[in-house]
Amino acid sequence: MNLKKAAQTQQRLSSRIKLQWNKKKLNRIGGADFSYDPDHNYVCACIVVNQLPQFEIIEIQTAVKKVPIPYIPGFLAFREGPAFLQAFRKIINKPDVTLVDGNGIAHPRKMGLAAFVGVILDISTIGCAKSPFFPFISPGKQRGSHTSILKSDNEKVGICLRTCSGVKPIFVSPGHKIDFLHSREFVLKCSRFRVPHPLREAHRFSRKSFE
DNA sequence: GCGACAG
DNA sequence: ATCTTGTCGC
Repeated sequence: MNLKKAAQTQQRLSSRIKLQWNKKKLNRIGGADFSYDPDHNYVCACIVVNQLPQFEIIEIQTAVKKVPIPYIPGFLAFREGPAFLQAFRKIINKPDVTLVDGNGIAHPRKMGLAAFVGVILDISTIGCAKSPFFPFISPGKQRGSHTSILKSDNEKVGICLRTCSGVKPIFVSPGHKIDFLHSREFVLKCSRFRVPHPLREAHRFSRKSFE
């Protein structure tokens, strides 16, 4: 696979992104994270489904695959996307929205991992990254404070959100079928610590698969 | 040309 | 992502 075509694919897919939330209530929220087995070159995708309002885990699905390509900034979706798709298709109790560890449209071609899997499966996704592609202005120190993340052409592509008072912020961006306001609301709603609850659990379980 | 660059 | 000890603070 060459990067030039991969980038074209990303740009083509980005035209299908819908920044609109079309649901009444949020009943189930998913969290997806990944881990690696360097010895055998496997990647494990884990998706946890939480039932609101108590965040009970009602389902966990994982998928293990050979790592397709090395890590290349801007092309994470081609590395972790396939495992995500495989794990998500196993889910019986589909979440209303899924938090993904990585960016949504806050990406050079507006097609980060969260946007990629969202468009492919036509599901609502939100990207939650621990570091950004673009420069940002630090939000206030209080939990809930936030600033906009602008692409070089000044288009808003994400939100720098303080999910935990006095702790480094995270970078939230819509993936697909959701808007900025709901992205921020949902992420904050499930964040007691820096990393949103569903992602913390997905992180925990994705590692277990290699024990 | 050189460095930066989600996980 | 992953390799890793102690340490500061709520």
